[in-house]
Amino acid sequence: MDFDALTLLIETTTAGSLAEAARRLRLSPMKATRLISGLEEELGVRLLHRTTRALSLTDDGLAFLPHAKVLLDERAAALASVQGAGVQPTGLLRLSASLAFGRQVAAPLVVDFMRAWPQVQVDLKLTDTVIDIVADGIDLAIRIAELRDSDLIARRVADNPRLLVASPAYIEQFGAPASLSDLSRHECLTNTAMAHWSFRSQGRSRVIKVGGRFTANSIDAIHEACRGGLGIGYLSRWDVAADLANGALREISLGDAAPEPLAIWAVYPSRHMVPAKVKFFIDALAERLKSAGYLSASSNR
Amino acid sequence: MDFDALTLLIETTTAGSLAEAARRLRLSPMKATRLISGLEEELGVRLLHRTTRALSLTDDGLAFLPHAKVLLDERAAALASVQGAGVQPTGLLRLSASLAFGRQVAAPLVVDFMRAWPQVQVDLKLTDTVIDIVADGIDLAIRIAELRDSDLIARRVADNPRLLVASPAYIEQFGAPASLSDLSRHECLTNTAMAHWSFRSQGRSRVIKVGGRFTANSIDAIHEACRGGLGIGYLSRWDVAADLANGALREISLGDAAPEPLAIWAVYPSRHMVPAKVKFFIDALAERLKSAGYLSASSNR
DNA sequence: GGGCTGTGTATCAATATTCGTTACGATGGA
DNA sequence: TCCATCGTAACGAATATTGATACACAGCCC
Repeated sequence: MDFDALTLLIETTTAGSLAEAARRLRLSPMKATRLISGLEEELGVRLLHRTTRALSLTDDGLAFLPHAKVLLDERAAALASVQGAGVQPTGLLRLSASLAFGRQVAAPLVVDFMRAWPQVQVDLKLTDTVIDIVADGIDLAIRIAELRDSDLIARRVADNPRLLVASPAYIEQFGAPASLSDLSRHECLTNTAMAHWSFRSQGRSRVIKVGGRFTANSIDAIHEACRGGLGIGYLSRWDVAADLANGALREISLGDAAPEPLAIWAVYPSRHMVPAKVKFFIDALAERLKSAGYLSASSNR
Repeated sequence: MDFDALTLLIETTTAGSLAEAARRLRLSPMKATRLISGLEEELGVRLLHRTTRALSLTDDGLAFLPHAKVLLDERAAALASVQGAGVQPTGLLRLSASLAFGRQVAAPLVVDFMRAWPQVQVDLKLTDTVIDIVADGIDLAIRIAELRDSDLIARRVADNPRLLVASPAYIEQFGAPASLSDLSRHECLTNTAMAHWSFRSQGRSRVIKVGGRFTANSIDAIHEACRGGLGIGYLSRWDVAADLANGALREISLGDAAPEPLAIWAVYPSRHMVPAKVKFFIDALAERLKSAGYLSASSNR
C-alpha cells in the first residue's frame, strides 16, 4: 500500500478527475492510472468507478477513503515525531502526571524546560486518577502503569524499577523479610485499590497478596507512612531515591524475588503532527531519567 | 515510507537482531539492512544503533516506534474496511444515533439487518447529545452534523438535504415566504441551541438569524409543532418525507436560496480492524439511503 | 588469546520494474 | 460535426531491485 497512491486517491476525489489530480501532484496521467489500479489490485476491490468523462467513488472507495486520510495523517505525525528538530517549541504545553511523579520529577524538569524555551507556557495537571487525554485537551501525559490499548501513541521513556523499602526504625524493631513468604508476617503498606504486589522470581512473574493495618489511596501517603516506620513500602525508585541517599529509608532485598519493574510512558494523541513542544519535552524527560540512572531500555509498547 | 520497513522495524525490536527479524519475516539479511536504512534515509535520522553484535533503538527510534505500530494497525483497519466480505457479521453491534433519525431510519433498518444476519445482536442507543464513542464502547455512530476532527473514522454515507416545510393550514393563514428576507416576518421553529439557519444562495453560504414564539431542544418536538401549524420548520428530508407524501406538510421553496445540505456520516473508532458487523451495517445504511433517493455523493471527510 | 560463529553491510551483475511517449477509443460541449 | 479531454493500452528505455558472494567485526568458548 503506497502512500503516493493514497495521496492521489484523495486528491482525485477533490479534483474530480484523475488527470486533474495528476496535474496537481505533478504526476503523469499514466502514473496516476497505475497508482490507483495498483492500489485497487492490492485491496482486491475497485475504488473508483471510471467513465471516460466522470469519476465517482465506488462503495468500497467510499469506505476506504477516510482510512486513507487517517493513514496520511498518521504518516505526517510519524515523520514529525523524529523531524521536529529545527522548529522552536512554542505555545502552551498541557502536561498530565500523577501527583507523586509530578511533584518529584516532572515539576523540576518543567522548570528547566521553561528556562530553556522561553516561548513555552506550561500547564501541569497532577492527578492520581486516569484522565481522558483527548477530552481534556492534554498534549502529553506521563504514565507509569501498563496501559490499555487505545487511540494514543505511547512511547516508552524509561524503565521504572520498584523496590521494597522500610525505615531503619522499622527494620530494627521487626527485622527485614528475607524471602517472599516472609512478607506475609510483615506490615505491608498497600494502595487501597491494589492489595497485590508483583514480583519476578526465577524468570517468572509472581503476584502475591499482602496487607497490613494501613492502606491509602495515595502514593505520597504510603511513602510518608513508610518513612514514619509504619511498615514496608513497595515504591518506585525515583520516589525513594532521596530518602535512600539520606538514610531515611533502606532498601530491602529478598533472596528469591525482586519487585517487577514497570516502565514510564509518554502518552499523547496520535495524528495532528507531534508539536515541537511535545517532542522536546519527551526528549528532555527521557534524558533526565537516563542521567538519573534509569536506563531507557528497548522493548515494546 | 514502506510498510514492509515498518513491519521489519517492529520485528527487529522484539527479535533483537536484524538477521533474526529477517528470518522471521522470510527476508534476506541484505533486504533487511536496506529496508531499515532506506527508512532512516527517508526520515533523515538513525533509528537503530548498530553494533555488529548488538542492536538498540536510538532516541529517534524510540520516538518513532509507536508511530510505526499505529501505522500498521491503521493499515490493517483500512484493508478490513473493504475486505470484510466473506466473513459473517456476528456479535453485539452497539449503534448510536439521534432520536429522530434512530426512530425513523435506523430502527427499521436494524430490523431488516437483524433478520438478514441472525448471528448479530444490536444495542441501539438513541440520544440527542453528542456522546463519546470510545468511552461508551460504541461500534458505530450515525451523525448528521459536520463533525469536529478527532481520532475517529468518519465515512460519508449520504447527502442529507434539508428543506423548509409548513403545514397547509399555516400557509393558508400566513402565506409562504418567497425569499430569504421574507423569513423574518414568519414564525420560524428553531432549535433552542441554534437560532441560525444556513442557506446556499448564488453559490455562497448565508447564515441568517431566525426566530419565533416557539423553540425546542428536540427535532421531534419541532416537527410536531410544524405539523400542528405553529410555523415553518427547517428539517431533514428523511424526517418529513412521509408527511410531504401524505400532505400533512408542504415544502416551501425560496426563490433566492435553498437550505444548506448536510451529510450523514458513519463514525467509528479507528484501528482494531473494522468488524464485519460494522462494515455490513454501514453498507446496508448507505444502500437504504441511496434507494430512498438520497444520492451518496463523493467529496470529503 | 585465538579460532569460531554469527552479525551487519558493501559490491556487482542479472533481473524485474518503472517510466514516459505515443496512440487509441470514448465522451461531452461548442 | 468537430474538437478537446479523459482514461488507459502498448512498448522500448531507463531505472531500481534482488540475491549471491565477500568482508570486517564483535563476542564467546575452550
